[in-house]
Amino acid sequence: MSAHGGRRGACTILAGRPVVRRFPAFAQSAMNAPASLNAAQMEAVQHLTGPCLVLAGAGSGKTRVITHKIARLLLSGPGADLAPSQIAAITFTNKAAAEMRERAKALIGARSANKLLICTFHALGVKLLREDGERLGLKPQFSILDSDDVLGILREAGATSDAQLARRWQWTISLWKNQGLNSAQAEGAAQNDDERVAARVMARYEERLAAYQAVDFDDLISLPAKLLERDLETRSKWQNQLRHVLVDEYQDTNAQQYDLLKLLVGERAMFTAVGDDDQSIYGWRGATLDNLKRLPQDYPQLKVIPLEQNYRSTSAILRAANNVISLNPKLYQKTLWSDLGEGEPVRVVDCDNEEHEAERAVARIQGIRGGTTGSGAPAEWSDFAILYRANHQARIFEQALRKANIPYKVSGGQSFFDRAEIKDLCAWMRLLVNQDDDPAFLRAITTPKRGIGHTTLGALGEFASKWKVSMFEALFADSLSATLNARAIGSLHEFGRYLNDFEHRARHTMGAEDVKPLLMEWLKDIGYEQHLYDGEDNEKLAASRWTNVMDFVDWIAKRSGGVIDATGGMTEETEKKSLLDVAQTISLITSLAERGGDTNVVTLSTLHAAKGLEWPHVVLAGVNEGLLPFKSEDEEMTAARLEEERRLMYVGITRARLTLAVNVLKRRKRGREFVAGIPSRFIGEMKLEESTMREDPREKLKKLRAEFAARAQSAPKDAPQA
DNA sequence: AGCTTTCAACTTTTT
DNA sequence: GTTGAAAGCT
Repeated sequence: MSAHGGRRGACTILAGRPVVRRFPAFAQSAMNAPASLNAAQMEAVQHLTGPCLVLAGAGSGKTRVITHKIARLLLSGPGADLAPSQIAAITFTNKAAAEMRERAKALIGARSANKLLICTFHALGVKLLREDGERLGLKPQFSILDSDDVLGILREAGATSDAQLARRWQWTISLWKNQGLNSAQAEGAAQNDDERVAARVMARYEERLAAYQAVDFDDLISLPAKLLERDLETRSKWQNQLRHVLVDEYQDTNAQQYDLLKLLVGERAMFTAVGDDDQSIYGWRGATLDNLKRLPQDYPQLKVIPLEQNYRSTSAILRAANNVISLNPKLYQKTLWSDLGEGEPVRVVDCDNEEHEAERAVARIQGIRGGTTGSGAPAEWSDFAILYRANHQARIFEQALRKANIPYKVSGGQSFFDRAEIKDLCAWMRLLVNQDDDPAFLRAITTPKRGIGHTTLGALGEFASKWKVSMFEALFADSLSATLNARAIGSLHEFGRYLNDFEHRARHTMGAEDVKPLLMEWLKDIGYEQHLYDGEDNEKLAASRWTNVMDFVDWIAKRSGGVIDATGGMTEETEKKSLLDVAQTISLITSLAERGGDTNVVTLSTLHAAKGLEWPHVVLAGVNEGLLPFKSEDEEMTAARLEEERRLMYVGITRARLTLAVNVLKRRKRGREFVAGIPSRFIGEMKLEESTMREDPREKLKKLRAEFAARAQSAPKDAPQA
């Protein structure tokens, strides 16, 4: 969903503004489309008696369909008449889930919306495993490992210091798990020696996870699927609980998610899958379009409904998008159209090199922004996005924007939860929940340093694995004194006692106002602030780390509930949770989305991260052969790969509402020398008319400004949109 | 030999 | 801007 919808809506309400007329799309984006649904949307919402696949083209109002369908399911009728708790809406990101709930609130009220099960696939998996995972031998407080933990375990399991190699294992193992293979099956399927090694590492990895009572992200999908498949009782329980399941971004599901879904909906098959095969861009991480293909085969009664009206982009932009994507083989036929007018032609911008490209992009942004001032509402910085294939392309744009004093944000940078200091604290939180979580134990006991070194820990680890207990359990074992000196044992016991005490307090401290002091006390006890300043020469950096820590504390406190001062001064009483309760959910949440302040800035984003978003003005950067479509040295360009790259281009084009610039580099910097840049084949595939492509931009802008000014003056006030 | 410095390269990403 | 590798220095 767009970050602009709300403000644009306000803009429409403040009617009579020339900007509404000048850019018809402003009046009617997918976000604030008319109150009624169009025929196809209505059909999708009203189809309640069986499985439904909604092929939601870009900007066709898919979130509207999902939320309206939820509302419909709450009303009476066959297939409907459900309680909110019987409806599940599954997304891929926490952000999407949060937005979905907000939209649902607006439609059915907060009381009902809060009872809906709106969550990510992984959060659903956690819920299922916490409730019923014991049937798989998993204790309810199992730990969830993040990818760093996994990497660490793999390095150890494979006895390597080669991080690159471990990362390749991690990658391979994850793909195997996504396909539902265990280590034994993987070993059988292995194609070469590398894969055979990976499979053997995987076997040891599996053992460790079991010993740690820990699961990785892939397990959060595959274990629930396994459980539901094997255990009739659990399966019935969940199938009865969830009477209708809606899935967002269905094209991004992997094989395991398909199985999980199938088991969740059961024979009744009451589900609504919403997706777009043309926007499938995550094949490289296991998503498979087979899931779209299989749906009508597995569910012959499946109702397929394409949403083809686009409420986002002008016809010129949509035509370019359609032309590109039409070259891909089609799973389902659909052609997007819009009635938002022809709009400004898609512009191809030739650039000498990367620097020049950045300059031109900045100039373009300033030009468009300046061009609308005066007569109407000026374009905001947040109306612009620069999209690119690879993260490293952002840097040069950052420089140029900084130089021009234009505020910006880079989306998809390092996440708050990836920062070392936050991971340190998360390790403690995880250890509170599950003391057998050895990776968390190791991190917590060594951060900050407390005189327990690798010798002591090595001995402890050896002891633990010998007796098949966790390191924490080994802490207090009597026979430990055989291998360790009294001083080391004293330190270990001190740590163990502190953790036990902290756990006890965490269990009984509830609500934001009590949890925060507890956390502050804890940080003081372990000397964390001092640790940050000790470990960092740069004082400013240490200070910023400490600020992150404080953000983290506030964030946890807020989640522990009690009286919350919500936005707008309204106070809201929520259920109080103990620190331990909050700690249980931490691993799953990775973005601190609540940190605001970053409004009205230009967005820099990868094409992948831009999916689902929209901006009035979009610049696609570096649309060259080799970059988009991306070509790697050692992998050949298969048809499937090219098709996914083409979909990426399609996603990029369809982010734009009003204007779209496609940049081509004439020369690319490769190391120190320049190499010739070849325009991407996708440029030609857009089939833009020659005349509109290469017109002198300054002439064009002049013409446009004149046109806008004339229209702005002649437009009658408050006239409804044609 | 082990350390530092310089130089170049750099898919896409969520949970 | 960061990381990894290779060259150069002590």
